[in-house]
Amino acid sequence: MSQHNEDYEKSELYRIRHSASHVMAEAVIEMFPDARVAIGPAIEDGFYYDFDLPRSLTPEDLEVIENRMKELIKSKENFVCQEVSADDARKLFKDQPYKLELIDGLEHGNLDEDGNPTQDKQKISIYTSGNFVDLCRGPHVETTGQINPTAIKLLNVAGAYWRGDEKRPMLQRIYGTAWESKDQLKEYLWKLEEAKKRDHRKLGKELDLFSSNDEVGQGLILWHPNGGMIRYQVERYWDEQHIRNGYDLVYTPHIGKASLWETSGHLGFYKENMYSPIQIEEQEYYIKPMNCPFHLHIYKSQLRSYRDLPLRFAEKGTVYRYERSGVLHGLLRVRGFTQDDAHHFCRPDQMPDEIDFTLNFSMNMLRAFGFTDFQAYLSTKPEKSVGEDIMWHDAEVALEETLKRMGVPYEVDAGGGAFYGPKIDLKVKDALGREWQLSTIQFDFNEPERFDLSYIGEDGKEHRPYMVHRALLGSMERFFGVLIEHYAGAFPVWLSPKQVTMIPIADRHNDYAHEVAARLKKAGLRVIVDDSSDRMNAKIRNAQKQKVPYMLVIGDREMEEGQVALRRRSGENPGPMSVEAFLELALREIEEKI
RNA sequence: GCCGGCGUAGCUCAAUGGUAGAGCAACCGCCUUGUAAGUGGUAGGUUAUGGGUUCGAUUCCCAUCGUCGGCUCCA
Repeated sequence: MSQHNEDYEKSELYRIRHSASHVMAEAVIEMFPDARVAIGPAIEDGFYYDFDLPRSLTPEDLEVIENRMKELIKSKENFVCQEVSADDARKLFKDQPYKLELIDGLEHGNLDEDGNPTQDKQKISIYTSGNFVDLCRGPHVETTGQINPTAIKLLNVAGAYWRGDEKRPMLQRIYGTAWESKDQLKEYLWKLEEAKKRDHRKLGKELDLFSSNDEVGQGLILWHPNGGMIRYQVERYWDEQHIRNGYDLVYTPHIGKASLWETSGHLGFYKENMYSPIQIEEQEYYIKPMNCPFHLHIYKSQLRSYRDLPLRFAEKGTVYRYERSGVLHGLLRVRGFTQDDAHHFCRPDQMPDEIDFTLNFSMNMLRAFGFTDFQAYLSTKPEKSVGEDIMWHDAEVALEETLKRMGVPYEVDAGGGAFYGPKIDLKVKDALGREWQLSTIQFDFNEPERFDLSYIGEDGKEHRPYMVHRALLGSMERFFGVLIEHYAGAFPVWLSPKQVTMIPIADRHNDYAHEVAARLKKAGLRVIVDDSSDRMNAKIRNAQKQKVPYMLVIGDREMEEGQVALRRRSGENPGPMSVEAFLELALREIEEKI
């Protein structure tokens, strides 16, 4: 657990939220005396409580519950903590099966509230506030009076499995938020509103970037011309950077024979995510869920010398994975996507440098897209794994040393690695401070073995190379979604699908506007001329709504002087300048990726 | 997949158990305009799809598809 989380759990705000969840439970039980209660912790930005209720809750119910909560808070109920024996607790909660299950876990001293194993035998404590008694380890505020009734709000109801297990009952979870002051609540709600405005699904429609379609199928993305241009620019930059940094670009097919996926192990451990096979002349082929087996075969296509290493094969490889319908989400979770994938093959002695390089390259790539705040997660050897301990150890050390050298803040997820190797996941913070996981750098001790990879060492003998799998942007789809939200659709000039809108004031300016547009296009700018019969004001409004970075207004004055009048989408209005001056300005800003 | 909500014109949204309406966009005109919507008109819907209840369904019920908020899972 991170320092950040520990601090939060000790904070006043944490106690307020945790207490608010109890008050909410009290209000819900008043409304539904037969309610069965599960758990109700404080979470980031708020709290929730899970209930088993006789009927589904409606938004109106939430309003009633919230109002009742405010009354309960005003009555200043005290939170009283009491330690009890397991048997007493069982008597107290005899009608509450979820609580009884929790008590069993606590009594046997190996499961905490969330069902996670713990070392210590747990004490059993209950908290009483008003008419509500809850099995709870606290901490709470002393009295509900410490909760600010103007700083709480119930947000939504959602289904949640008991203990997160889909085989167990589905409960109703009410989410709420609580703060110390009304202003903090307001600020939080503003942030939620702002996030809604930036939602890539909304902007995707408004800016005509992408869509999906019933008839095409869920989770399959259609990139429209505007989105396509952005993708092209991202990919072009990506290609250049990879070529400059020692990568070889490779291309591989979308399907491969069943035996390939048997060798790679995917049919063993990844089959649930793969689509049904296609029959081709008595042979079964699978659509690829990953690119690695193909890259491994490129490696194997010739005898490799230790002098050849490291080798880096990069591909924007399109893969298809079965995802359960309920998890699909805009561009962020889809069924067909293009990974910006690469596989590195290196000698053991090159490994630390190779990790340094990869992390550094990854962060540089992301910085070009305006992401400067990184948080890393190091996942280490799980219980079930393949590969020798020494390899795991060396790789984990190398990963951690790299993080330290680079000064990237990181958390260790002990035992959180895949069975085939440890990894670093890199998250970036966007303009609203939200974290998104993009890059992943993973060791693979499985496939080199399965494909029997080797290189000839200095000693003339065969050796097994280390293999690292990495994606920097993650996938083009997810990255695009994050980019849209990060920039709120106002992409920097180099990425903007349309960079310039020419705005002739009257019809007599159209020809000149087209002439200038032709010059700008020749210089590489993406320009459109709005020669519609709209008035200038309407043209500006349309260009603003499309978040076009430069608007060039053309009237009599500009035409006579051979100039253009620049207006930026920021509202800034530098005014008339020569076409050359504008061109210079625009090209400079494109170069600087502003 | 599961729990709950939603699906009406290209978009945003009204309305009703008795032949569906607005704004924007589109199209055709008029206006020729100086930094965020000039103006008149025209056209556009088997109310997601398939069943059922009903004299009558877009409205009520069921299923399917899609979508939204979550759970679980993940690039």
